[in-house]
Amino acid sequence: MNTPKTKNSEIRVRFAPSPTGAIHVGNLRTALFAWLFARNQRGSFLVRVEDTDQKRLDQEATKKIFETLNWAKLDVDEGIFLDKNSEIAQKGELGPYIQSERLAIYKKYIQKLIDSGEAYYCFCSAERLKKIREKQQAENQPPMYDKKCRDLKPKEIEEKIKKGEPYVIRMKVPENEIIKFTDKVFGNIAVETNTIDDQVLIKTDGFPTYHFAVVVDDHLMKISHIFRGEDWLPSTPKHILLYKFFGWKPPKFVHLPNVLGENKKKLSKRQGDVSVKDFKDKGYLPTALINFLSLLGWSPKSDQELMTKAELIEKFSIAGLHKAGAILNYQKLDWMNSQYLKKETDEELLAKCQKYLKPYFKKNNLKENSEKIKKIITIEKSRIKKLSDITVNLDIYFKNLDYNAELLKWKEMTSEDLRKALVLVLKITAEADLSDPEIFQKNILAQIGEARGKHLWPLRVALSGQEKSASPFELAWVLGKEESIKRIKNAIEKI
RNA sequence: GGCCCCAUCGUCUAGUGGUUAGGACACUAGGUUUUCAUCCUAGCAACCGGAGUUCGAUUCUCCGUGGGGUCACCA
Repeated sequence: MNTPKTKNSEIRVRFAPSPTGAIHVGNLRTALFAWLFARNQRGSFLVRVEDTDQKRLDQEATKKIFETLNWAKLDVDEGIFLDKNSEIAQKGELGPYIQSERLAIYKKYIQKLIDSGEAYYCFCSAERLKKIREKQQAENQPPMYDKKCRDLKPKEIEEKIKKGEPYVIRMKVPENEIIKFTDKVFGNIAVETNTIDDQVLIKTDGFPTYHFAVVVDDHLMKISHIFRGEDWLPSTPKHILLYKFFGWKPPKFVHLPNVLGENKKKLSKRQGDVSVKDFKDKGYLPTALINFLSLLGWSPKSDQELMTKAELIEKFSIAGLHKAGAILNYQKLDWMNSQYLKKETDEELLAKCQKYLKPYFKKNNLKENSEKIKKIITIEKSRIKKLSDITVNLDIYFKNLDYNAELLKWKEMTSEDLRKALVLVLKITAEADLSDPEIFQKNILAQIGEARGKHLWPLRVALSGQEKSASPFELAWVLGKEESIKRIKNAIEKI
């Protein structure tokens, strides 16, 4: 599909989260693909809040969802969004965009189905349903409603309602038919209606179930493509049936392969930190996470893997989507994040690292050390995988060193060799210009000649106290002359 | 268990009725380097199995196997 030059009002996709908690990376990827498609096609990206489950409702969830969406910079054209004061707001002509505010609409449409005989009142108690379900399962039968209330007489129904008996409304699934539909990713799918349950459409509390609300809303909101997880594939025939009942044209279905954990199962909270916030808190950049997620179940069909948001928009197409579930590869995420980290300027990184640095500097003064920290960022940049890693090596720059004197020796050096080497590098350091690591390096190399390891290893250990660290030139640049000299003198004393 | 879906290196993936089956992460080795990281080079590593169609199947069809999803008054 080519990208239209102008706004395309035919293409309308939605992200429809349920406000029951923080969204995980699988949800974000679903939103991302819908968003990329909308942007690629110059269509609209809407957000609708599906809060029909009053029991699981989390008052804070909607805001949390938008914090994630905003962090990932997936902007909303229509529906729910967070306004300038970070309050939940709505925009668009086809609202309301919160399902709990659309009850009157569902009521109107369910009545049509009741009138046409395609939906019916069911007075069966939860206990009875549970019982038959258990029996069916014990007999290895697929658990299904036994259709007891399917043919209740209008009079009976009237009486029961009058008596105040609680009821639900179910869809009357026709018998012996085959429901066919085409999914943009999975292709043609056919299911026998006899295997489809008489799905509850309206619950006892008057709220619609997902299946009913999603069909009514997607139609009324003129959604052209439904992007959702593969796990919705089995219930799509029910939705097709509802579209048929109403005489509506179904949208295009784009079911996305699941994002899997390392156990090859659908990603869930039980598999560790999978909420987007966890990744954010660890210091993954949104640009990196988005790029990484885009490659899970989608390919630009080229060798390019590092892509900006603009490139993703340009290259995205449904044809690049594929069917098999994708296991999250955390190592590759780390690699990709480090690629993005390297592109940041030192100033940007310094700003982004603040929240990780703050706890470390509680007692000292973060501002006071900002110049030094900026230098640390410069030299640690190639060593960190994520922002939070910046604090791992901080001690060697700010605390007194504690190491074994043996560590100072390069290969088979004797103590006397070591002392001579340290005395020489002390003299060089004391006389040198440390304000530029490269100059210092040239300077020192010129004076030690071929005996590099013999001098540079002890110097580096003297300055870092570590077996592994940045180069002595960089360390000296960060530490400054006074501290560098002090550390070399300490090393000499240790011998 | 019923129904539905899926199947290329360990992982993410590209690909074609005839290819040395390509790339990336990870891993290994080498180079650069005082060490680590970065960077560069090289290497390792895959078409689930069986039939059929075909001159030829990784590719198409069927069966099997394996994996996953789903079967709520949750979404």
